Amino acid sequence: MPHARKSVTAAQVADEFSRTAKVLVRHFNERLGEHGVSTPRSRLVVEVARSQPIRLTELALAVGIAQGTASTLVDALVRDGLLERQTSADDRRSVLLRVTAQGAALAQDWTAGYERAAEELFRPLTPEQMSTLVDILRTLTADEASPAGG
Amino acid sequence: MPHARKSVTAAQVADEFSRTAKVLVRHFNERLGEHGVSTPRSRLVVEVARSQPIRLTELALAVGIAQGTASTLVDALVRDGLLERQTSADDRRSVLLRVTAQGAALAQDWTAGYERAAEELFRPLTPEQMSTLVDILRTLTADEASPAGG
DNA sequence: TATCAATGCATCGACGTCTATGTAACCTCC
DNA sequence: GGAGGTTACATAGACGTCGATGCATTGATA
Repeated sequence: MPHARKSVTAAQVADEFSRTAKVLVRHFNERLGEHGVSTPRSRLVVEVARSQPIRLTELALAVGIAQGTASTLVDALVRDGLLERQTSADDRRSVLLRVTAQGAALAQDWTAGYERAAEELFRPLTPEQMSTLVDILRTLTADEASPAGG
Repeated sequence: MPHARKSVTAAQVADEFSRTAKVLVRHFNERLGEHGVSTPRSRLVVEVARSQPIRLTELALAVGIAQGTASTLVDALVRDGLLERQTSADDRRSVLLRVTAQGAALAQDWTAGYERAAEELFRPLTPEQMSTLVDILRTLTADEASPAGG
């Protein structure tokens, strides 16, 4: 339980945060690389598998990237046979995304890999620290919008 | 003070972290953009101003980027007249970096901008939460190395 | 001194990311 | 039912990032 200590400046917190974020990104890329996929690609496929059918913009929102970025990544995933695009009947501007059979299988593998990587990374924390961390993170992003681009 | 609650999975923490990291990056880019600079460029110049003379690899380590990335960014900053490269007399492979007069002036401005942006971002947190957050972040990166590339 | 490994930096190719913009479809409202 | 704004997606251009690799220099060793 934290008690009074030398106070930290916001800039120090930002530095530390940015550093940690890079460590996290690197860790996930390494672990998922062992499964033959990058973190962003796996996140997209996993999210589609979980929420299909899902529109492109919803997907971008769900994983926290700009719509244009999602469009490009999805394009590659469709070319690779992991996702399917289908124009919505209700709104022909919309694209509904689904996983292919291959995509679904890989999504399972990658989800497991992602979870294992997360467990490795957060193993040093107690459950209470993890819970505290999530609280703090949610507080920080409480009133933030999503990336532009749509 | 956090007490027992529904426990979070490591993957949830990772998701939340990654989301928050993006918000943070966007926020800093916006604020520093008002000063006419990107976050990575400002971080390099500020770090050189603080630690000059500094070798390229040390600088990369200090700001948490790969050596090759630092090399490219520094190259642009030298072209823009903010930094100076100087071959070390002791070891002619090494490059010593310093800020120019212009770079020093901008570093001051950008440091202030960076600090203000950080304060805005972390304003929702109590000092105790900030301290807790830093503790947790340091715990997470305690045994992590820096990016490869050198 | 000659050789070979290690070190410091630069460069390359690929990737993910953003904002800004273009295009097609939809919706509103007269 | 047509005009004009809005929405959904695609595309373009720029940037930061990485890992891998190449080149020059240094150091260690025989």
